[in-house]
Amino acid sequence: MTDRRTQIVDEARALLEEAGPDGLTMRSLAARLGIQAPSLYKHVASKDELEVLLITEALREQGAAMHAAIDGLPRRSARRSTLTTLGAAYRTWAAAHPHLYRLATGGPLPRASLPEGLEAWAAQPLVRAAGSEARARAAWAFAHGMTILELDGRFPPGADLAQAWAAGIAALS
Amino acid sequence: MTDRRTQIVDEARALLEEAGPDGLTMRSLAARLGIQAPSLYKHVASKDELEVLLITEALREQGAAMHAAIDGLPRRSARRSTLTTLGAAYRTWAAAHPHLYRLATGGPLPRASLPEGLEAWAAQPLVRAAGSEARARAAWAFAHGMTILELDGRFPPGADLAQAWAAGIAALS
DNA sequence: GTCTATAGTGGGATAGAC
DNA sequence: GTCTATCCCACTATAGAC
Repeated sequence: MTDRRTQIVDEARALLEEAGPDGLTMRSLAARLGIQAPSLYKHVASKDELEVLLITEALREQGAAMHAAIDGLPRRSARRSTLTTLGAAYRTWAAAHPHLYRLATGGPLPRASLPEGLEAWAAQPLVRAAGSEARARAAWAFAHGMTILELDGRFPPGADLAQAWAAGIAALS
Repeated sequence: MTDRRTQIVDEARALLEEAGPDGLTMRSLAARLGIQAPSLYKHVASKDELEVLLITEALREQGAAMHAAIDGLPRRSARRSTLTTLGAAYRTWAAAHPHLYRLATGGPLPRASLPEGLEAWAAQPLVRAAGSEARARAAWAFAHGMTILELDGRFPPGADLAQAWAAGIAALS
């Protein structure tokens, strides 16, 4: 017996992944749950609130994936192998949940509505691995750029992206 | 006497920059021109066509800015100073036209509708400076990532972005 | 080249009954 | 907790007169 609100978020997530951001509407979400759209508002204040819940889930999950990735590494690994591992984890998570990734990284972060400390916790593995805040931000920009350009189909068809990832990570190590 | 179509594109661009992608509607574009929305369709086939025209303008302009940036450099400059110059030009152009940059870089490129060779020409300065395709793509991903994360307000308030740019460029040089 | 009128579609959200 | 009925909004686009 999961509670209704949780059920709504789960279904919203499934709908988002299937239909993309534009496909996530209160009407079709309700339809999936077998109810009418107005009924959703008894459980969720607005579509915005629903999106914040999805973003929160995304940060928690991707953060967990990043933490898990470095936990599996031997202590005192070379920076390069740590960054390679983190990069792979980042890319893998995004590829597995492209629309959720997009929702969570496009547009301003609703920091005020997020659980406190979540953003910093999710960023922590990369900050530690990079060696400085500036380098961590550069590495994040690289990873996000590669990811979003790939998701958006901006690279020329046939481009060797594994090589581009490797080149960026080697440079940033 | 600029022709009507050109005038429409110019006004669309101004509207885009003022109101963002969601503010660019055929209705308000028409209103700015002092005509009714349906009249626009005598000059432009659809909103999609209009957007393709805007994207083309963006690629031409940013490409020109990048070409101009390296033209001003002494021959045989160090890779690092070339990349620094290109990075600054990239960031500057995007900051001056944030919504146009977003329109031109978000979502798939409508390659089939673009003037032939435009994409490659715009990318040329970076490809030459980076030394290989893989490094050029990594550098592009870094630059786009920095730019879009900054435009979207994703970096923590107060983050020193100049330092992050410098760190990334130093690494990629 | 512009107009009016309008079609057609979709969205978020509320009120009030049950 | 769900329903029906409905509001109000906005959009792209077409037809046909002037």
